[in-house]
This record gives sequence, C-alpha cells and structure tokens, in this order.
Amino acid sequence: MSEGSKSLNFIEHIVEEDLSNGFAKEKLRFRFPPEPNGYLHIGHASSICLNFGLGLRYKAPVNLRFDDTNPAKEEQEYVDAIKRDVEWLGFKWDTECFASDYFQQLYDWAIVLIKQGKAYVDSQSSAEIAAQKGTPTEAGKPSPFRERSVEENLELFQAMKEGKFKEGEHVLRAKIDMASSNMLMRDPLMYRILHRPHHRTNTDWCIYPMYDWAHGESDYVEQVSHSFCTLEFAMHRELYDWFLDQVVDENKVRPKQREFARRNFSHTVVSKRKLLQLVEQGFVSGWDDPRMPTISGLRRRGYTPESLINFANTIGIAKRENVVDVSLLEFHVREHLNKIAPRVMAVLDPLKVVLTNYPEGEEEWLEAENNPEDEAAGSRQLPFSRELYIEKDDFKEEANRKFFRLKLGGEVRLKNGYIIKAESCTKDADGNITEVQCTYDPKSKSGSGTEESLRKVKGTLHWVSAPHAVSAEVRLYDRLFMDETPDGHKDRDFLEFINKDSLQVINAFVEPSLKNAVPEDRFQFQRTGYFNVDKESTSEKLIFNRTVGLRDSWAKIQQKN
RNA sequence: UGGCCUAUGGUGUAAUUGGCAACACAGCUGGUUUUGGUCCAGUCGUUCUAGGUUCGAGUCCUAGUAGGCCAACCA
Repeated sequence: MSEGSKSLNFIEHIVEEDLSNGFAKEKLRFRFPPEPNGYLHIGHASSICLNFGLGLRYKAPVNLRFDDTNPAKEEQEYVDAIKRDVEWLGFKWDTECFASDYFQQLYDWAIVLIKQGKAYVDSQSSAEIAAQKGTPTEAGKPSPFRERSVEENLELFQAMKEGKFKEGEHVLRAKIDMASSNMLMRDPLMYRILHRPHHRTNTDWCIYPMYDWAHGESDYVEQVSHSFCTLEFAMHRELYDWFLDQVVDENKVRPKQREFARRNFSHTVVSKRKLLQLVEQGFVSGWDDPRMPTISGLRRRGYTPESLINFANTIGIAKRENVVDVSLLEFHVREHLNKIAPRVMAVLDPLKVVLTNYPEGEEEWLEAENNPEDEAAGSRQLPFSRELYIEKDDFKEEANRKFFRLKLGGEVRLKNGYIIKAESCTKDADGNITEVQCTYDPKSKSGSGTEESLRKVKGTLHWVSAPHAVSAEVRLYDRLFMDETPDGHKDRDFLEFINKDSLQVINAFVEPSLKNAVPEDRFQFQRTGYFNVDKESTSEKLIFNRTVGLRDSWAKIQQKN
C-alpha cells in the first residue's frame, strides 16, 4: 500500500475534500460490511483493499461488520470463512461488529419513529404492498393502514416483536412519500417477521430489520465516517440519509455513503448467488475449489496475498462499467512468485532418455541454484544418472531451426547438468516415441568452468533422474468459463459457458527434493509454471496445483504456424 | 415512456481541478539469458457525437447518442 505521490482515486478525493473542509482526521473511520451468506470473492478483495487501504493511508480504524439481518441466508460458517480471508490478506480490523449487535437499538429507534408518526404497521400481504407501489412513471397508492394511530402502531409492533403473528402478517414501514420518483422512498419496509433462529441472537428476535434501516444506522452507531458501497446502492442513498436524519445527533459523526462500480472479471462470475450455484450443483468441489474466483479458491490455487493486493491497487476504483482482464491478475501472481518461488524441476509429460555413454548404475549430485532472482535462496543438490525423463514436447525427430529443443543429431543443455546429443529413438507399434538414446559430453558439466561447459547451446531443458524421480499428482486448471462474460448474455444462462475441461489431472515426475513439500508451499516448475502444494497432499501422495503457467512465447510462435 | 449514474487505447485506471493525454496489463518488433521464464529497448490513441464558452477544453455549458441501475417481507 503506497502512499504519497500516487494519484488519488475518486474515493480518496472525497475523503481529501472532507478533510480540507474541516473534517477532523482523527474521526475518520471506515468499515468493510460483508453479509455472511457466502464466501468472499476477488471483487470483495477490491473492496477490502479500498476500505482497509484507506485505513492504512489515514491511520484510521476499519471495522469488520457482518451485515447479518437475514437469518434465512446467513450462517456462522460464512462468518468464519470471511474472517479467515480478510486475515489472510493481511488486514487488521479495529472491531469485529455485527448488525445483529444493534437489534435492540434499532428497535428502540423504530419506536421513536412510530411515536413521531414516521412509521406504521402495515397489515397487507407483500403482493398487495407491491401492487400499491406504483411504477417509475406513476405514483404509488397509500396503504389503507397508513393512517393508523400511534397507539395502535405501538401495540401491533410490540406484538410483532413478541411473536404473536405469523410471518407475513404485518410489517413495519417508514412513512415517507408514496409519490417519490425514487421507488425506495415509497414507504419502504423497515421490519418483517421471520420465525427463524439467527446465527448469533438465536430466537431472541422474530422481527428483523431490512438492509436500508439497518445499514446506515449501524454506520452511525459505529461512528463510521465514510461508508462505501457499490453502485447499485446509489438510489438507496436518499433513504440512507432519511433514516439518518431521524436519529442523528449533531455532535456526532454523520456517516456519508458514496458508491463505486463493482469490478467484473473476464471469464468468470462474481455473484454470490451464481458462485453458490456452482458449488451446490457440483460444477466445482467447493467454495475453495482452485478454479473459483473466491479468495479461498485463489489461496488454494497458490495466489499470494501480495499479488491480490497489488492487483486490486492496480485496477483501482471508479464509477464506470468495467470488465477486468484476468491476464492482469495473472501478471501480478507471476510478478510476485517470480521473486519468491524456489525453482525446481518436474516433468509433466515424461519421455525417457538414456545416456548411452554414461556408466550404468552410477549417480552423481549436481548443484542447482534455487532462485536466480534471489541469491539468498541458496542452492540444492540434484541427482543425475544414466536414465532421465524429459518432456515429450521437448523432443522431435526432425524440426526446423526455430525449434531450440532436442532433435536427432542435435544438442541441448540439461539444466544444471550436461550437454547431450540425441543419437536415435525407439517407437512403439503405433509409432509413438518411447525412448531417446543420447550421448553426453562428460566435460560439459554446468559450473565446471571447462571450455566445453561454456559452449553456447541454444536450448536448455529441464529433466528428472528416472531412478530418483518422485511421482506426484498434478492438477492443471484452465478458466472455468469459455466466454469472456458468461453472465453478460440476456438470453443465455451462464452455466452454458462452463468449460468442461477446466481441470486436468495428470501424473508427473518431480525431483526428489520435493518429497518434503507441505500444503501451500509454492514452487516454480522450471519452464512450465508456478505450482503449489494442495491441501489434500500427503507425504505418500504429493499433489500440486498449477497456479499459473509461465509466459510462453514458444506457444505463440507455434500458434502462428 | 419517470428518476439516478456513467462514457479517455484491445483491457483497467490517471491527468497538479481549464495548460504538452500519463501509468500498468495485453499485443507486436528487437536485444540479453544455462528457464522460449526474468530483465532491457522500441511500437500501438480523431478522450462517445455535434455545437458553444475560452488565448487554450478529456475537464466547463447546451443538445444528442450509447450503456448500466431502480418497482424483493434480499443485501
């Protein structure tokens, strides 16, 4: 999170303006207000970085507030997952809050509104209320219960709270303006009856406040100075302010709501409803499936908190429609992983190589640098022997000059090892190459300093010594959706665009140093990509997830032909 | 057909608030390299349109156009 000379986004401009208009810096307070009805996704990461970033920038507290006013959808599991994700990103909240902490305060204020004639109990069905709401171009009609006496309202509301009615029998409504051009101001609901246990208040309440009534007042109770939410709440601002007007004390901070555009990402969906659908219908293994755009999915995939934060800061925040290209996210993981991931060798699609002039039964240990980008990472020993594995793609019987890899009669360098020359190959009955016979140049050992070792050979291949190789499961992921905007088609369901081949499980050979890798360890498999150890991995059965491939200019060259 | 919001390269954001349109990604071209990775250099724009104000407009004004949002006892 850099401060200072960096240009400001429009949200920061708003805060700066308030400050220069005399708002006390010490009174700045922000909040991140998730509803615990699902897991946090990459879009939330943006909002988290915005709010907590503001906290860091101005050294102001940031609350983590759970907007838990709907017991029908919310669960403790989600509260725990959200906390874990925010912590993993590295942010520290000032206070853990729950809208449900304010149920009593909200109830007391509702009584005040009733007494002032600004709220009333409506005893119609939701369908009747909806019918009276009017349309954007015509005014609504007042409810027949709109003019109930204060006494009757008080009595009914009390009875609602005491559980004397069934769900849907009555609601509490604010009395505002049935003719407002803003539909939300046409006597919005403040409370509904819900006979459901709440994850925190259990059965203490059977009436629950609606979002609009709870949110602004919660901000006010917590003395949040700036309440940032997404654009679809822009119309709610008038109501947010109206509710605040009813309770605000001039000596206290009056929260200010402002809206920004939510981030959309190419080739995925970020709607909790749709993500839940992917989980429930089994398109993925769970909320933390590495293909999910959830924070927990990205974590399991091998993304780092730093890369997510850098990504969020790079895409910034604004008010216009947007679709952020996933390649930008991939750039940021690569950028970070390039610095921190130890390089190792793993062969994903093995082809056997026999060094015919290397003594049978002999082995030697070669020194290998752990990370050319980080000297402090040190080096390790790698076993070398007569039989090796290389990638199938790295050998061709014949190829043109652009192919820098191994071909019959051609030479390549084995990374950290020797220069070898392909002499012949054997094939099975179907013509598939099953083995390549090579000779090696014993004087060409990497790092030996000999004239032969200094020879320039165009290609360098990664490899694994066959007798020392450790087998491992490798999970290769591709985008979950084939379409750039799967939920951007009015007449087609986003599930139609699911990529059936988004997960490919293969068996690979990895170098023996990987035997001790534990879940969440990250590596660069040289020349192939970044991988991390899956949570299901054990010492008996290693499992790696591909976080992201390396940039592959060879693939581009091939595509052109 | 009412109200609110938005419009800057292929993508996402900037522009000292009226003063040479910038940064990153992606793409393309080269160079370096014991990872076809990294790194380095170069390249890619009529600021939605039309008028207006001004010495000067991405920024201000007017009119249009396009897109998004708003009528859940969801948040």
